[in-house]
Amino acid sequence: MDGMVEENGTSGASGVTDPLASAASSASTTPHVVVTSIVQLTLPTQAPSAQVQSVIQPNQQSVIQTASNIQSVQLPKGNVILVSKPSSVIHTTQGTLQTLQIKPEPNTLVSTQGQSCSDESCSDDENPKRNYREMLTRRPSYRKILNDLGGAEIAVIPAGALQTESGLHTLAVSGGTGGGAIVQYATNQDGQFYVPGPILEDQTRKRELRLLKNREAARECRRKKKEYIKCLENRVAVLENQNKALIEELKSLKELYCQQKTE
DNA sequence: AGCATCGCTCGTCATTATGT
DNA sequence: ACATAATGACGAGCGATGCT
Repeated sequence: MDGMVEENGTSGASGVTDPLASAASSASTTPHVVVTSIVQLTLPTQAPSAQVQSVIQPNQQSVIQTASNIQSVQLPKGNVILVSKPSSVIHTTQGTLQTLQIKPEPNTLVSTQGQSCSDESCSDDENPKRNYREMLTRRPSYRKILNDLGGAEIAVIPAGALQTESGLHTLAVSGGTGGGAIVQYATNQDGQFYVPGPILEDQTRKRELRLLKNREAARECRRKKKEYIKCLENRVAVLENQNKALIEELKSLKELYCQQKTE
């Protein structure tokens, strides 16, 4: 079968897209890519294209939806059946029975327009290390633990302070992005600490740069998090639709069965 | 109008993850 | 091992809303 499999992430039945997927635009080299988006299947015959919305997960059966009628079916991965009969599990917008095979090779990638989705971002059970949900639960910070214990502000004792040949001390201070900072200081004749001007300037500049970078990183991080949450919400919507459709279909099949039985 | 509460955003810190 | 990026936690500020 040489039907083309095209992706169209901007149109479809419900308009539900997968924002999370866009985070993995580099997935073009990754096998077993997860796609949660609108997939446009262009049929080789005179039949027009059929738009289906898919929730395809690796190592699982596919669940496909069409645009015209939200109906669902589970098929072996890589196969799509398009049927025109009303009682069928999959409906095309129009046309006749079609069976499509979507590139069965194991390394096949079905990518969307910037909407492809890597294993690590969409199918999470495979790689728990990068599982965002798991990352949401983190052990409390040391500061919080100390606060819980009722501890006061802890002074940084220069236990690891080193004195250089120039008379400067180097002190690792906890705090700040990147696991703290290195602060250089000197001592005067009275043993009091002071930071020489140029060094202070340099440290201030470095700190400001670090804060700026972290500020931007935080913004980006929040944006991604929002995207991820939106993705989950969209997925819930799709799955709810599929569930509803399956329940309806089960109902009608039962009725059909009862009818035939009584005849 | 003044106050309390809530939800949201943002910057910063602390820590972990990742790249070199 | 070290540097940098990513991200959870926390607190401050601010506007919206409801109550008195």
